[in-house]
Amino acid sequence: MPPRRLLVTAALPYANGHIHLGHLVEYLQTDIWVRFQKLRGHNCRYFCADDTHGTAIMIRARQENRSEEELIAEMQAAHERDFAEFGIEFDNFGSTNSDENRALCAEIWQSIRDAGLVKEKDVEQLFDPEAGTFLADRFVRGTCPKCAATDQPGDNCSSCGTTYSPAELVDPQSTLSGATPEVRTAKHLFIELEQLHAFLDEWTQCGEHLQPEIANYLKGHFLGPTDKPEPLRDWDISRPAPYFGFEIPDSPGNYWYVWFDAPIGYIASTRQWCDKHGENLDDWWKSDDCEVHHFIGKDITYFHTLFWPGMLKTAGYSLPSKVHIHGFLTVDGEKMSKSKGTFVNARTYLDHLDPSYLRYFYASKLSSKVDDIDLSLDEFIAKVDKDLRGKFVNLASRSAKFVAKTGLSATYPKDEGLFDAASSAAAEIAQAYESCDYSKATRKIMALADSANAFVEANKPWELRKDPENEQRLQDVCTIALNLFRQLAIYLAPVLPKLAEQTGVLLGDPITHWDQAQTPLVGTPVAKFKHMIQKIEEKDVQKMIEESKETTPPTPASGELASADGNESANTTTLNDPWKDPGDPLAAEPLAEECTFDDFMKVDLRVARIVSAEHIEEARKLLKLQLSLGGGEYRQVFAGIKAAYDPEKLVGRLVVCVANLAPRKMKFGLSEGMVVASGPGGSEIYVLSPDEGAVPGQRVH
RNA sequence: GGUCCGGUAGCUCAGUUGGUUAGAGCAGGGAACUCAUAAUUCCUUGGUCGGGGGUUCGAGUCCCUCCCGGACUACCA
Repeated sequence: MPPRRLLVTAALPYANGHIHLGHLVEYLQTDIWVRFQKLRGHNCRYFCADDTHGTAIMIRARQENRSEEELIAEMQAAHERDFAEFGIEFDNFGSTNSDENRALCAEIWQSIRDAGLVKEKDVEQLFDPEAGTFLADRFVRGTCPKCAATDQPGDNCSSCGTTYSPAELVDPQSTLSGATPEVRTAKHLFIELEQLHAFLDEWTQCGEHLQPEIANYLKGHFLGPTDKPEPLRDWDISRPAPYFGFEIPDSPGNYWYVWFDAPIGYIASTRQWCDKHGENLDDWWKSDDCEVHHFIGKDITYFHTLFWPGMLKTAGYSLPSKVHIHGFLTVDGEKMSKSKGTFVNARTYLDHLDPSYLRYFYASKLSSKVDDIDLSLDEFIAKVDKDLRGKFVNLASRSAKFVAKTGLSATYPKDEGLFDAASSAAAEIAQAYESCDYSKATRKIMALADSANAFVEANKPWELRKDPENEQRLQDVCTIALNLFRQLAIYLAPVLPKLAEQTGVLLGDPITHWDQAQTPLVGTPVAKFKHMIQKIEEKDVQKMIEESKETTPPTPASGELASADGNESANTTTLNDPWKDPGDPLAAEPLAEECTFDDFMKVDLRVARIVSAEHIEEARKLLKLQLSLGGGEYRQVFAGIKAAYDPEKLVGRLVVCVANLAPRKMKFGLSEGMVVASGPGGSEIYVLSPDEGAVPGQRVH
């Protein structure tokens, strides 16, 4: 096969945060693919960059009282250090805040203009008069227009889940300055993606560029059936000043939205590399001889499978040969959590554990599917120890020292076909790597390790060495074992570059090409064996988790927590509190702004008895309850607690309800109140009960 | 509710266009070995392939239906 020209990218990490284990799934997946292609002799390049623009960076720089440039330079240095220590090797790591990127944005923008895809529309957005900036949704908080929950984010209510625009919030507040934002109208520029509908339909559905489940998802959600396509929404790609980014040349005062210039960063990073190496950008981005491969997470599917191909197509650049989409990382089956210590930064990992462990573990879990992968800590420890140390490195460790003096045999001995079996497995393993099915590749490789260990076991070099008569046989057995080991090291080289390097040193022959696994090494010296990998220690994993725990609960701004009856206050810092409850519920939903006693009295909370409770088949979350306030006074209430409570078990119990809530018409009938409950939602809902002695109708003071 | 993806051993998964008796690794049990970083090897327990129905000479695989889990999307709190 002639060498392929391959341009590979991983998504650009945002300059606002540090690299964590979740990010690493992608950068390692991509790095392994790139190393594999390079090992095969292809002209493969791995480009990435920091994604630096947008409001979040601007705001943070302001808060830290420094320039955006200083901030992003610092973050980029940290990112690059973390990547390097994990063995992630980019051919170029750039920044979206670069001259190259600005020029490319302008060029591509012009093409999109020329193609008649741009239109102007007025957009109403909240503006912070004190900070002098428009506010993205998440920088506005206020009272939910539906359920009146206070201090809710600008796009949806964490209490009731309603989605709305920030302009609909009651009493909105800017999180930047605390000022009341005003609604201002600004001109925004939109790309009419719908004009590219036919092209996108064809491109996404042809079966070559996307995993089947992704193509399916796009068809179902955005593109619609071919005979009845749904129009694609216009894409808002401008933001009015002030905005940290690039000003749009033909629209002064407006800046490209970060999602416009971010993917162009792939090309800009390529250009930087081309300029450094005397290469021609067009050979990489405008040539049919070059394949472009993007690796991304499923959260940014939309941008990379619709907007981005649309932009490339319009501007005359190569379309991606393939967009490889992976799922998220969970730890011990759950979302990474700061309080549980499973939200682990790359740096924290590096302080305690060997990067090879994680490289191998991810490889052993990754497939070409979009499924999430789970880092079960027990499995991580067991697998790394068993496979890497017990099966793989052990092969060298148990045979190298017997031939340290003699080196390898001059000719390759008869080995019952083991070497041939492993060399003919090359094609299948390569195919697995090529299709990103690394779990399959590692499985195959470990099967080879098993048979190699069995060979050593059967031929007992430790007995052979006892009798000088067997000297030749001893050398032959170890020559075989070390050659089998070397084949594995070659096959694992994309995953474990450091071990491949160490193997090269041990056997005096650097691993540089996949095909080295086809020819045994003979007649060469063997270096003194040094440990190649340390045993993974459970206590180190524990330490890493401990260190990742965010134990300090956020201190309430007021320093006071009002208790339910309103007449006591407690300073949380001086209390003897043996429970040490974690702070995430409070962090997830910060305290609402202070209210007066009169405010509180507006809400009439009453003890009520649930006299009936029934399922509503069509509702996913709701139960229909009849509450008695005593004396024949009843309320029909729809409560979103279906996932957490059995209706039968609720009947008869006392609860607290908001008895004077304005009735609300719902899909299934009129709801005349609320049952108060805590919890994040889903099955985690905890209905409040009064203590024994309370009777329906009593007011809660 | 809609769309989609899943459900195979205690755990993680493999099962190619339907084809002998459903597999691997780990974990569990038993033995061997002592070269190796207490690593390794051999033997072994364990499955109504989510349930039911259908097509077929034959179904883990194809079709229908139901149950369960997940993702997205919506009504809604």
